[in-house]
Amino acid sequence: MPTKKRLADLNCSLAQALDSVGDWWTLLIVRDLFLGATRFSDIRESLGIARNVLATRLVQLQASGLIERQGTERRPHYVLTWRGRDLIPALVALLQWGDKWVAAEGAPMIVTDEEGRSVAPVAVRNCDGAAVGADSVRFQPGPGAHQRTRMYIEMLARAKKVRG
Amino acid sequence: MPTKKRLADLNCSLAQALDSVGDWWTLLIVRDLFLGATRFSDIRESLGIARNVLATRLVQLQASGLIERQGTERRPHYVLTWRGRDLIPALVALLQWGDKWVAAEGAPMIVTDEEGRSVAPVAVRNCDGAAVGADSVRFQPGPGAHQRTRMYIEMLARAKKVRG
DNA sequence: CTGTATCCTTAAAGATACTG
DNA sequence: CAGTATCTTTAAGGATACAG
Repeated sequence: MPTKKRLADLNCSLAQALDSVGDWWTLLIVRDLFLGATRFSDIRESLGIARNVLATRLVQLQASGLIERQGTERRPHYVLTWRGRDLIPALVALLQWGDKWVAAEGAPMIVTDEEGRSVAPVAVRNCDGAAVGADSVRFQPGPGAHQRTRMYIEMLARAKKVRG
Repeated sequence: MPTKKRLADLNCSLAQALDSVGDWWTLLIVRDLFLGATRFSDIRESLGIARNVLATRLVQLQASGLIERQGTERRPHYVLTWRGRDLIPALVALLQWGDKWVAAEGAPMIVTDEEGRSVAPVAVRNCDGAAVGADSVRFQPGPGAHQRTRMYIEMLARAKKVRG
């Protein structure tokens, strides 16, 4: 593709996040690090990813500040930074979505707390802790909204209101 | 790339979800549909995506059951199915991550409930509603885990415990 | 307006062999 | 073990022109 589109230009934090995370492989690597993998070879065998591809991704992940390379030069291990660990809500939400809508033979993995109790489905909640359903979610221009973004959001919200 | 790797083979619902969703563009299209966009041209101009690319994505989204095509043949609009709307927790989680870790000039968009009140940060919670921090999250083999998956998860969990 | 149909270009995945 | 260095292949984005 002739110069891949830079999602980062989109004035949208979702696009920023997607651009920063990189691609699907990256999230799966993050998953492995959450599982406790730290070695190049563990991740490689787990995902069946090519050596050079994994090496590239690990460098990108470091550059994005999602992981740190520790240990010796000859035998490094990789650990998530706080920035990387903070992806856990998104990661679990996607995993649960897959469980719910795609997984055929039951969930391959179950997410629990330290005591081994299953976690609840990740949900959007208001400040009182009440769930905000998909149909109740709204978007408004924030302080970082460009004029164009602001117009677009407001235009769509108006049209939506008219439709009911 | 010679026959792109099928993430769906990974026996992981995260991989399944990522495979089903498709790619970054797809999530941004879903975002637009959440904002209230329904027209081909609206999405196209909003994202700056090429016509043929958008057309392809919309077909894939229909095939995955995330959207439905409604209206007339000549002037269709696209709406999210429940399956698609159910991506909202993941989408908001990623958006919030972008706000927190990447957005430079403040949040471009704010997520609210129907009354316009900001939603809380999306978090993993246990059955009691208490937040489960990133360091407290654990993974266990589920009913759909292949033998290989089970071994891998348990091996890593053991190693993690030893490390402390 | 909502796409199809081409063509072009290139980023990037995979395989493989090799290195410290 | 943990990569690097090549090489080949091909999926796929962008542009543009055209169609219903």
